[in-house]
Amino acid sequence: MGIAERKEREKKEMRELILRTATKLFMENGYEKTSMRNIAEAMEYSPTTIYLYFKDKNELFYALSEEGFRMFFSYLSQAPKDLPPMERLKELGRIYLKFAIDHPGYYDLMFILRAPMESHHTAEGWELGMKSHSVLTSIVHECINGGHFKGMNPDQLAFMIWSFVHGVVTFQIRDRLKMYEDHEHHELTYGALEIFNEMMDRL
Amino acid sequence: MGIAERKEREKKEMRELILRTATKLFMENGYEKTSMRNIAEAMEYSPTTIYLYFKDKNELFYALSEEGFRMFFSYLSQAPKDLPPMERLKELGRIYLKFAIDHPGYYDLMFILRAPMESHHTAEGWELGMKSHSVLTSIVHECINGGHFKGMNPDQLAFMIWSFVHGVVTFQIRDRLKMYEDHEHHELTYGALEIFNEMMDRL
Amino acid sequence: MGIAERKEREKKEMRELILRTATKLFMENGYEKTSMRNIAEAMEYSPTTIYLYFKDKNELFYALSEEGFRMFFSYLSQAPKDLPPMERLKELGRIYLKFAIDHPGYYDLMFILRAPMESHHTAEGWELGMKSHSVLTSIVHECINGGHFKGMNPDQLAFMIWSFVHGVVTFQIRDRLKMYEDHEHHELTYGALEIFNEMMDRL
Amino acid sequence: MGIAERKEREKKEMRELILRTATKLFMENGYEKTSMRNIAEAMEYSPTTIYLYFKDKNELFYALSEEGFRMFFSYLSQAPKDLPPMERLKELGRIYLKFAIDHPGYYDLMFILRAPMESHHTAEGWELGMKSHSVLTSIVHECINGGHFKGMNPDQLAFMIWSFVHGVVTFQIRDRLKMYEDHEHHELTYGALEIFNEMMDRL
DNA sequence: CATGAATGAGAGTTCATTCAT
DNA sequence: GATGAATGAACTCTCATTCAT
Repeated sequence: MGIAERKEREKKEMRELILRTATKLFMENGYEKTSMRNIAEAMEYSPTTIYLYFKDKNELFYALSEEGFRMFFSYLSQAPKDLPPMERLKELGRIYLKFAIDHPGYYDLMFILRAPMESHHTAEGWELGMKSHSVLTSIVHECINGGHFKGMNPDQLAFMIWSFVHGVVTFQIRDRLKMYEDHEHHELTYGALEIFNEMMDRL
Repeated sequence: MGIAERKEREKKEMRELILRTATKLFMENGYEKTSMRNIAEAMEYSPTTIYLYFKDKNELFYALSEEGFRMFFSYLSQAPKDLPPMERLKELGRIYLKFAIDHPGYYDLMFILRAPMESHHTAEGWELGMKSHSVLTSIVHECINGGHFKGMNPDQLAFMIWSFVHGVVTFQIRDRLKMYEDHEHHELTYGALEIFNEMMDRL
Repeated sequence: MGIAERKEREKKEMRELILRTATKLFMENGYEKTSMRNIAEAMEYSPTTIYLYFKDKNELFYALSEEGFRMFFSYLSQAPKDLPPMERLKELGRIYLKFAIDHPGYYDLMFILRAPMESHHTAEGWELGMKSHSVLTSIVHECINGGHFKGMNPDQLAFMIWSFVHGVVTFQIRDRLKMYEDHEHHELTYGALEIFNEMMDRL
Repeated sequence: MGIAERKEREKKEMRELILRTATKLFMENGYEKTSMRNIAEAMEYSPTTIYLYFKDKNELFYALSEEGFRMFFSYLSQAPKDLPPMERLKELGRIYLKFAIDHPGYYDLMFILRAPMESHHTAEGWELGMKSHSVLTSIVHECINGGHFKGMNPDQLAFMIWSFVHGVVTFQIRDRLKMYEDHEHHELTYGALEIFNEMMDRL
């Protein structure tokens, strides 16, 4: 039985090696410029090998984005559950930002890139996406129940919040902060977040 | 001089034909799938001709984004100058959204796509980008002078605002609103904007 | 010995499973598009397994054509032996046609396809081919002895006859009857055969 | 004007170089094994170049088969028009054989190969094929009008004749005469044709 | 000014086959 | 006896780009 287990493990490791390499290249060069050959070369395997683990490029990148959603959801899950709703909401914002900064490649794949999303939205990735979305909407509801955001449409509110963090992150990831000095980026980003938080407080 | 003038004019027209065709194809198929040959074919010219007007694909698309910045700036300039600062700020938000919805291809090129940004930040596009940016920062300053946004860092504030609209638009352009029904998108987007505006009012 | 026998039998069954699957795929998609992996997948075995039974693709398809020759010969053998030679000759023609229509894939492999012929002409298939050929030549001889085909070279005559049926069949199998309506094909084919028979009668 | 003409000519020559090379390789290795790369290499050009003259592999081989049909028709047209119908019919048979022997690659493409026929039958090749077919049927009609082939269906008769020559030729081209010595092939083939002719005479 | 001709590089993908286990 | 893992070679085709004219 040890053999079967080891094989299982090796297979998984290979899959992960591919995903890891793909992520890396993808982060450096973007989707279109990351080729199957490239990935294979970087892994020091033959291109054919990748096709043993993934049907085609789309499937590989879809798997990648699923991986991303898993990670994203686990980030969100780290938010302490016992905070007052508003604090928890703000904490989620910070975590969101952290995820994007820690894993810009995944974020890009999941929320910006157009390419591999076209197929399958029925799979795990989609579900995790929905679950993440409802983490946000339910905390917004709790805030409202707690007396915040009086008279506001919770869906629009949630979307507004998400849009803001998405905007911050997207500027960063797609390198559109060139009008600021590099060393300012961090302050700018987190400063904006804190202003946004304050703004929410006053609602 | 008539001759020289005509030649000048013809050159300009050719340039514009190329840009127009490139925009069209790019809007339909995205950056990576818009090839030099594609453009040439659509124009009924030879691919080589394009190289007489643009050094390479990057430069062509950079020129395109410049065009976009010109348009963007002219949109922003349409905001009535005689409104109270807060109203003008909100109006700019609406205009921003309108630009992105009217010209998603340009928006993508200017603010999302990584590809053609790699070169030159010195050209006209950059300058217009900066000018647009200062439209925002100066109106924010005016708001502050008018008693709003007390004690806040105007740069961070401006960036926060920009991030929000950018986020809204990017979700839309990159097709990440699939968890909502199609017919909800418009309401969601503008609803979020109005909530955001209200939020700013209370700051 | 029971064990050895069972193993022997299992080996044979496996061989036949492979051949059966290969035939099926080959008939559906043609030689070049039938890949070892395809066959393996359809069998739900690994590609490697096939190589335990056949040296390479060519050998597999050669074995297949042997199978075809066996079947072909058994078709020919069904011709009643007690007919007058001319009738028997005509009957063989009809049987030939029937074989080709019943098993176009085999016919193709045996008599049209270039690929798997390149190897071995020594094996069983060759022998059966020769035997089939001599079924024809000997019946032609009998006809001559019976007073038919006066003064004609029996080998050339036999070849002429074979060529005709081969031609009919090949047009059909390789889909070169498009200038006729589909529903005419059958009548055309058998009509031609009957005309040919009549022609032979008058020789 | 000399320039335009020369360019025109060069272009045509290039096209013909490609077709020539493709034919050659195709004759040696068959359709599936003749790759665009192969052709390019044999021409000492880059593969891309071929695509300047032919949209894809299919189109290249379709052009080839058209070329073949043109040639085929011109062979048939060489049959003297002033012979008595039966003699003309026999002459056409000999010419048919000659075409196939002179240009086995074309014959294969036109009448045996399955691959590139699937598309376009509206073009020139199809038309020439039809015209060739009607050369045969009309001569058969003439023979009937001249008192031959009494009471026979002319279409079936024509198809019977065509099948015979096609069979002879196909055996030859697809190398299925291995049971005869090489030096016999010619005699066998033409002998069969003469027997067939005699047979027709007696009808 | 514009082009036709050509190319090297590279894309994604599939193939027959081998080898260690 | 059978397989899972892997590969090198090949496939068709498209790309951005250059150069002689």
